[in-house]
Amino acid sequence: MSQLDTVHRILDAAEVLFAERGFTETSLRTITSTAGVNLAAVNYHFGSKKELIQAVFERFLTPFTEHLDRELSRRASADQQLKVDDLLQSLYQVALGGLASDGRDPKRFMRLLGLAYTQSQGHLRRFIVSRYGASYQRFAGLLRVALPDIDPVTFYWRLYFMLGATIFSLSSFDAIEAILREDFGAESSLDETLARLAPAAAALLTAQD
Amino acid sequence: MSQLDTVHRILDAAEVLFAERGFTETSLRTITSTAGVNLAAVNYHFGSKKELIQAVFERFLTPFTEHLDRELSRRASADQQLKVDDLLQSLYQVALGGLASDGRDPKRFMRLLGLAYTQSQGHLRRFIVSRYGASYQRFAGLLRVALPDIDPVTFYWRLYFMLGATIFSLSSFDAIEAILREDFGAESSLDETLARLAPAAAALLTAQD
DNA sequence: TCGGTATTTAAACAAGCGTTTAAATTAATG
DNA sequence: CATTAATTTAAACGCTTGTTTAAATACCGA
Repeated sequence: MSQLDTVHRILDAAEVLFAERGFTETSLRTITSTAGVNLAAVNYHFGSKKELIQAVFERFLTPFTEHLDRELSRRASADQQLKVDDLLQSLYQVALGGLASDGRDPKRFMRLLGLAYTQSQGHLRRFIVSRYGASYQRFAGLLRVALPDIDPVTFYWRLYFMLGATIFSLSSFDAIEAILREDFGAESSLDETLARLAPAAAALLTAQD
Repeated sequence: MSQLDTVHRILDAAEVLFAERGFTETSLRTITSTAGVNLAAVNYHFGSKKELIQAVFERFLTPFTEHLDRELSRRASADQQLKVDDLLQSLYQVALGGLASDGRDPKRFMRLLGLAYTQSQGHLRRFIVSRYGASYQRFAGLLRVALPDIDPVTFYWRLYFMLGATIFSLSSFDAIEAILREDFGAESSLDETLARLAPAAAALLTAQD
């Protein structure tokens, strides 16, 4: 088993287990035994549990933000000015397609994104802001341009409302889907849900108050 | 120090610390030393840490759902049929006023509510559903009646979108508020934010897709 | 094939966790 | 006031945690 294998296997196991149980509730022993590697491998290859958590996020946030940046540039060169719907479509399309193309579960990333927000983990928030803050600022800036009539404070609160609706519902996708399937017998796929979320989020952002 | 004092002090300390750090990250030793009581007091009075967590939620969810039930009944007897805006106003008004009247911080309850959703804690979810599920069902049912034209699956997804926007943004209220204060110099109070959230949530629920 | 580096391994470490125990103290009851 | 019950206390329990150590093994360029 080469080094790359070990690092890879640890990241794969950690990603799944963190998404399922959270960071504190997942021990290094669970991760390493799931990955089939020695306990000390995490500290050897990553340094600490904190750095492993950051590495898990780096592995999916870097492709995600790169995809998003490309998609935004592509749309920006096509259209004169990006509208709210364009921006939301870019965001959700990249969340769905850009990540799924790696062959990994996009729902899991939503769940991790939710955890990053809610399980305070100061180091993780700092890591994400310093590494991916620029992409976020770009998206927020474009959205601001598309909504010039709203006063700035209201705009930013609505941005957080929108992020809340997105992250919260998608990070609990499996649980919510199970409830609806039981009550209505109708299965909801992730892209159907995003197709429902997009117009609702647009309405939230553009509401008249 | 009487028994009531001890129980009270433990609940007060646990409530604050849980809201700040989450359940797993808060030890009984931190709670009891903050409360100024002996370590064994938690197990003596509550049985276990899990039951303490449930007791913390019971102490604010019981008054909350009672207030909400009363408020819904009051509005229902006044108006013929409750509209979306009425229902959202009831919800947010009770969240703000009904809890604040106890002299305790409503933001903290939002934070705990967010934790209840995100920090899986199976026992807590079961506890809340079994104890307060009826109130939730009543509110959801009234909202459903107020939005008869939306297909049921879309309606329920939008309900979760709305809950996500609410819980997520309010449970991070202090953090978001600090960012906006730094960027715009404008302070946001909780009731101002709820006044912003209400129309945005209504637009989300009533959107045409 | 040899020598040095990189990696894996099993074991141990100290620290923190929730919980239990039994004795000491306080409160309540007859 | 004496006795019983309720509560508080300090100490210890067994267990899990993240991390470190030093020896064993694998790998790789010369």
